[in-house]
Amino acid sequence: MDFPENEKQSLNFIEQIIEEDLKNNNNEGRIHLRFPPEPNGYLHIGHAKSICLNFGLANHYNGLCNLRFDDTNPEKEDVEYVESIMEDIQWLGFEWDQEAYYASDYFDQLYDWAVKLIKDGKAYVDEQAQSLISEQRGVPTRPGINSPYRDRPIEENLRLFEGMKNGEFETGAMILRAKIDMSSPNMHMRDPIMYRILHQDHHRSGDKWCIYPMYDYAHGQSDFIEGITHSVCTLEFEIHRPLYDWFLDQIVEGNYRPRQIEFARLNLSYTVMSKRKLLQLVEENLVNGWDDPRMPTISGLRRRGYTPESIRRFAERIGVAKRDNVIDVGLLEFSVREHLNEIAPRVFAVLNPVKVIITNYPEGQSEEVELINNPEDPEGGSRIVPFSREIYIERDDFMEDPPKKFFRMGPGREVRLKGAYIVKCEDYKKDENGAITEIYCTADMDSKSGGAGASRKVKGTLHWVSAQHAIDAEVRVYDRLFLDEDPAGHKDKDFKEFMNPESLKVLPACKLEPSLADVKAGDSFQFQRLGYFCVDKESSADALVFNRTVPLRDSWSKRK
RNA sequence: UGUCCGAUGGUGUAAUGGUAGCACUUGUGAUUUUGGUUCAUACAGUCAAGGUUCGAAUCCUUGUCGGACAACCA
Repeated sequence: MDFPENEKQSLNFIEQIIEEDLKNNNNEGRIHLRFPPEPNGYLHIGHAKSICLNFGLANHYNGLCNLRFDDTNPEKEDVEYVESIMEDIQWLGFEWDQEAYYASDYFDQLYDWAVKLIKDGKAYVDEQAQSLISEQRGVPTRPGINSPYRDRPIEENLRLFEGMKNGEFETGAMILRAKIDMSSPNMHMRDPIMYRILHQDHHRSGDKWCIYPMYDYAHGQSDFIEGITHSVCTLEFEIHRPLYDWFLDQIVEGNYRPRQIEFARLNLSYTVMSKRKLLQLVEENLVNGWDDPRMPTISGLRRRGYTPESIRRFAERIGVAKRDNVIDVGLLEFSVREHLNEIAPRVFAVLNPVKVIITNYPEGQSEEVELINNPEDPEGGSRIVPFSREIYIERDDFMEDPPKKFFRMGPGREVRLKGAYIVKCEDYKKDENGAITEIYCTADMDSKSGGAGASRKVKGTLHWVSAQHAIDAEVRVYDRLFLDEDPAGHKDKDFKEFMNPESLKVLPACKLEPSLADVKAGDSFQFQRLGYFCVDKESSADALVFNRTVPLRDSWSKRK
């Protein structure tokens, strides 16, 4: 028998490139990536895809991955974002090489290279009005025209650029431009801007600089400084690649050279992903901050109860390619259910309680029943839950006039109280509005779980909480933030018009089994038959607060 | 009327000239003291037309459709 020793695994196109480079010993066989966020907002699930990709590739090929803050625009950036970004990456389970890097640490080097470009006759200072410059740039289908300052003498360029650096000119008065080709079909090659004047303090370099490099001039050079071999970014930078390469051409001397590779960013159904829109939701108080559990931010997902593992699995499952894609948000939910199913202890929690009185159970008596913590985890052990004459069950688990397929409680029907007895509904009471107030049952006292008469089968099994032992909690039931599959995809309508008015329902009076008395923020549980829930950061010992991460799959409500 | 990129089941993603596979979704059935999990099973795909070839999702040509690009943002 000969089985293939190693099943040939399929590689995504970036892995293919890397393996090809490895085979050819390009860059001495080094693999060095980087994740380069701009610290101008919180990271979201789309960034998580990129983080898992870059750090994952580095891990897999025994390479390195840097964290580099692309902080070349002090007008939008802030240390608050730097800190949240670091926290999110670490939480996801990744480590960057060395300290975090900052493009702003390269400003001196970048400046020197710019001077070199001027000396080489490849850059010039333009002092025209912004509107004129943009007019001269033309449009994609028509070439642009040269700036009258394009052939300014080198000495003058040098003097002016130094003046720019020294603060001799107002913000916006001049720019440094690369001298490339104003008739290029690629707009980015039409003498792109390298430096602009910005009299603005920077969150790291303070007031040292009043000129700042543009992304295109800073990014490839930063990659080069750090020894990056594969500079992975999203598709919209594809058209920048010739410029990335052009700037590199001006400084590369040896054999080492970084290479830009573009992949398709993540889009999620029923979600908006742009930083601008997320910022809008936060600033207009449409959600409760960047870490609102409804936000697709990493901090929001964390607070919602998503595990790092579940996000990594999700990133693995969606793959990497160059075609535009929209991932069903259901796949994200699948990933978190899958992981939580493996690790979350099961507990009883009644979200919409209705009281059940077991009339043949002695008053004032109670007993302990033992319940398995997690049937998926053999090491999970068990716990004790008190049972007594008065219990709460879920309001939805009772119907006055149930259809035949309703396997729960109804007049005259028998159900199993999980871990305890089979009970039969004998009667119930309603208030003046017709709402059920109390349900009366009799228990089959021989049917206790684990006992001799327990093998008898009934159709339904309910979770329950002993009324006198129950602890109270608030449960926040989250649902998707938008009702439309592509909220940002309507030309004539604002994405906010599609917000789900019921994305958050607060249930203030839930009843939990007493073992939940001393949980801590972040703990995850399966509320049996309901879903996965985690302890919110606002929870305290005397005011428990849980967030619903995701409901269980529910083939019952679907058939209704 | 530009340049660049892309097109495989409903959604993603493999197959790199040789059996179109996997996951999610959906349907059906089994198991189940969670209408969960698990297991089994089914539905469903190569944008179009030509060409090269014994053989094309893959190579070539043309077309169609989709996306990106005209910030002193990244």
